[in-house]
Amino acid sequence: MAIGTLGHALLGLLVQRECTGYELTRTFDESLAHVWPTKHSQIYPELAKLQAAGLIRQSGAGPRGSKTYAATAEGLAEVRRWMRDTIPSESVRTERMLRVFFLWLMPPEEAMTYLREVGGRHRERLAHYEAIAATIPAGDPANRMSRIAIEAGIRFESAMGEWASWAVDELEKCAS
Amino acid sequence: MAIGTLGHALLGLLVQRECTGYELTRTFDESLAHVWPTKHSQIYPELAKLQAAGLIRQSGAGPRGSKTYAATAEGLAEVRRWMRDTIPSESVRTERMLRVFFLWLMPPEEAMTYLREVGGRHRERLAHYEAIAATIPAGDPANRMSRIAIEAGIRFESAMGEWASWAVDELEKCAS
DNA sequence: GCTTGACATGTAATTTCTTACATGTAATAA
DNA sequence: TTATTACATGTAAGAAATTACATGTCAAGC
Repeated sequence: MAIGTLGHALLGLLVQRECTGYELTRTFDESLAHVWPTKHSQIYPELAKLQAAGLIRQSGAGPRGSKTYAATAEGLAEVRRWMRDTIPSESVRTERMLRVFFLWLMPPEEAMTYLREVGGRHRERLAHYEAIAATIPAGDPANRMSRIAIEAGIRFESAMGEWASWAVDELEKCAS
Repeated sequence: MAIGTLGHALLGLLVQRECTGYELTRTFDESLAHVWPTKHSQIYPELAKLQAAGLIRQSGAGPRGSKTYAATAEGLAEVRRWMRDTIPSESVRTERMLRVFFLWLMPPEEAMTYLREVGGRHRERLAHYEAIAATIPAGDPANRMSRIAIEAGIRFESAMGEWASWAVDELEKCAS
């Protein structure tokens, strides 16, 4: 019963603070899902696995049958081992970008519509990330890593938004 | 037997030109795998599925038992339908970026080492994409879409490489 | 009292993806 | 001639991910 990427991510979150499965699900939905999408139907079985492996323990119980989990010392050691000793997969999977390879199959009009949509999404997310970044007090060492992570999102969305605009311009140049 | 993202990607490649499974595998490894990783063990069964669905046909046979496939008219219609009428999944999956969320668990030294590595990878790929871009004749309408796709890679790697350098600087500032 | 929505946790079925197994051909270089 | 590499195609087993099924609590507003 080896622990995978999702298990280590959950472990990392539970080292930071104890959480219920529901809270972990929301944390994923709000932030981690941008780089590692997952559903509650995967999280709950994974928590059971982590508990069976002694990497987390149930630290409490709340209303509506909620259970709070916390990482054990072994769990902390395991997530550190994962970070230090294992090589992350290089792979990136994004259907939006995949489709760009097949835009030539579409009439230029539709290709441009697609690229405008993609650009719009990137700009939306950019605004969202910038709003989050604005709430992180600058220069606070405790939030340094959060700021670094959100900055990656900002630069990514910014670059891709600009790329989409540039791509539309390229297509327009040729249309005229 | 519904066709998924991989099936449509194969279809898209086979519309462009007829290929063997081996050639499709290499095309993925060299370019599409950057946005949609896959293995030959997934490609061969998928080709059988596409053929059974009448979306591709075997158009020839070569040495060493190789089979060449081409998209049928239905296949072309299907890939166009997919591009026009279906909404691409928004999700992006990247373990490298996931790990950034857990860098705070590591000593600053190791976090910086990680970020330097990430930066190095991005710069490597940037150089690779720029080399490819240099081989595409500028202003050639036939290669317009290829140029647009590779530009996305260039901007992405460039932005992420700069982000990694910035992140290292941020951590160094606090260390001193 | 009733309805809606957020909270909360799970399982089941299916599909997709990865890793490993398995086999064989043709060309090239030592 | 023999070893290595690139070509070439598949299957099997297992892990991971998605979608659907399934149930129930608590609070707020009507």
